[in-house]
Amino acid sequence: MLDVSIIRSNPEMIRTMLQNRNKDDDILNNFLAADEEWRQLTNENNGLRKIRNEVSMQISKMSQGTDKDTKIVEMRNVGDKIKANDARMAELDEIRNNCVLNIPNIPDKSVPLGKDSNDNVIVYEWGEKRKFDFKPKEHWEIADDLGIIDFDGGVKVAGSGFYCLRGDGARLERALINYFLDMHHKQGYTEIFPPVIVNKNALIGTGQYPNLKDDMYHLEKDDMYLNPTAEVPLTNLFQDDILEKEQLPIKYTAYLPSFRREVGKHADTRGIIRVHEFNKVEMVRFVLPETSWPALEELRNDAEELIKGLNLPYHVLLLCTGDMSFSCAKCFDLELYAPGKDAWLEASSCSNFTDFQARRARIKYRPEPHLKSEFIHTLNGSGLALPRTMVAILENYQNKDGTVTIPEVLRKYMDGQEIIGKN
RNA sequence: GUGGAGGUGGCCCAGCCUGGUAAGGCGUCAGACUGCUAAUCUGAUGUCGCCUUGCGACCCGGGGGUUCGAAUCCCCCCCUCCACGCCA
Repeated sequence: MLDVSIIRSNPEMIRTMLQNRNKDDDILNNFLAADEEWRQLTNENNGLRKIRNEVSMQISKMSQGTDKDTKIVEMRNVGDKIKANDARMAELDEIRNNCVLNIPNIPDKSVPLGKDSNDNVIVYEWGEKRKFDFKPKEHWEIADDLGIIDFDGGVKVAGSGFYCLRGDGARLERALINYFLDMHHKQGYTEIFPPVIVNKNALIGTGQYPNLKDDMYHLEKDDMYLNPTAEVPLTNLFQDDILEKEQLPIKYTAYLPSFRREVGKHADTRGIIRVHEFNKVEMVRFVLPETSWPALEELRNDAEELIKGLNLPYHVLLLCTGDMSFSCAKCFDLELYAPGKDAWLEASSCSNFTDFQARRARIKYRPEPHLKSEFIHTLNGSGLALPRTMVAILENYQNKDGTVTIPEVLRKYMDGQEIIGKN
């Protein structure tokens, strides 16, 4: 959420921003109109309330009589007028809120202008694509041959878009989760195990609600949602809090299953690249506003360290204005190379949200003990998404005989095992 | 799920029965005083709007209602704690 006073005083800047993000500016016009009327009514009601307060005070001191009765009738009318204005203001307020909640964050100046993913910029590349002396298979074929992913089982118990890990596949998943969390622990993150079900308020706080509401699983009876990313529960842990300056920066990490309905996106992906339920380890940072840009570089580095440890080729994209998600001021995507599919897979997204989420979730700090509290900055990065990391491992580490070599850093989590054979 | 107790500025807590400008304490900051610190005294310490050195309105978990006037009375909902029940 943007600061309302910035929208008021700088509407043209917001208009340009919306254009850069391929968004319509109706939302801005609606806001400005509703806000203008709201402020008028606010002033009118302030005046009326002042009168009512004063006269009510007089009434309390008057003795019974016609004067008193006249005043009471007068004030009854004033009260009705206030109530009518309030009703209109409630409507306007809802319009305003809806608009403000749907206006995306302002991209940082360093974000390239662009329309879509074609305009993203590769800012870093690491590792070499392996040269195969056989035709590398795609992950689903490898996994199926080895019996480490049971696609049919997932469909039986849940439905299309769900899968089941089996034997060494399940163990590899668990090894990856442990590896990621252990690395983050070394990087100074506090490990959290939050709830998997979150409420609407939390989703508003991080910006998934309302604009992604149709992509989430909604538990109607309780009006709760299945977690779409651990960013939601982690960031909202400090909802409504005023933090001490000395507490910052706070670095949290969590492993949590994540759920996406992925409506209409399903057609062309076979395997586990796009699924409804996947595991993910997430990092979230709560920082002083002046330190959020260096913190983004650190965060990105923390995620990259994991990939380097696994020795997987990857590159880093700086997303352009048109491709960046709603809450970000700046975002890097980390993409792993998958030789079987010959494609780059997004395994992590590292973003600085500046004060956008903090304002929505009301997370503040006090710059100095006697000064007014201000919004902190929040950042978040995946470290990493499990299925796509699994795909990259299977495809990069596959052997001619159909087995898969286990990356060295994971072996200690798998009793020293080096190879995944037929399960 | 049942019964009880609660939710009041950053924190604690009074006021509610009996409607009439939200009291007090702690913490923090500033000023005063004092060799320094401490103590003490004074002031500041929530949100919004506007004609922005200031003025005004709002704020007692959330939403409605009654009333000239609601923290206070009525209705609905949420959350926390305690006890009992059920349960992996």
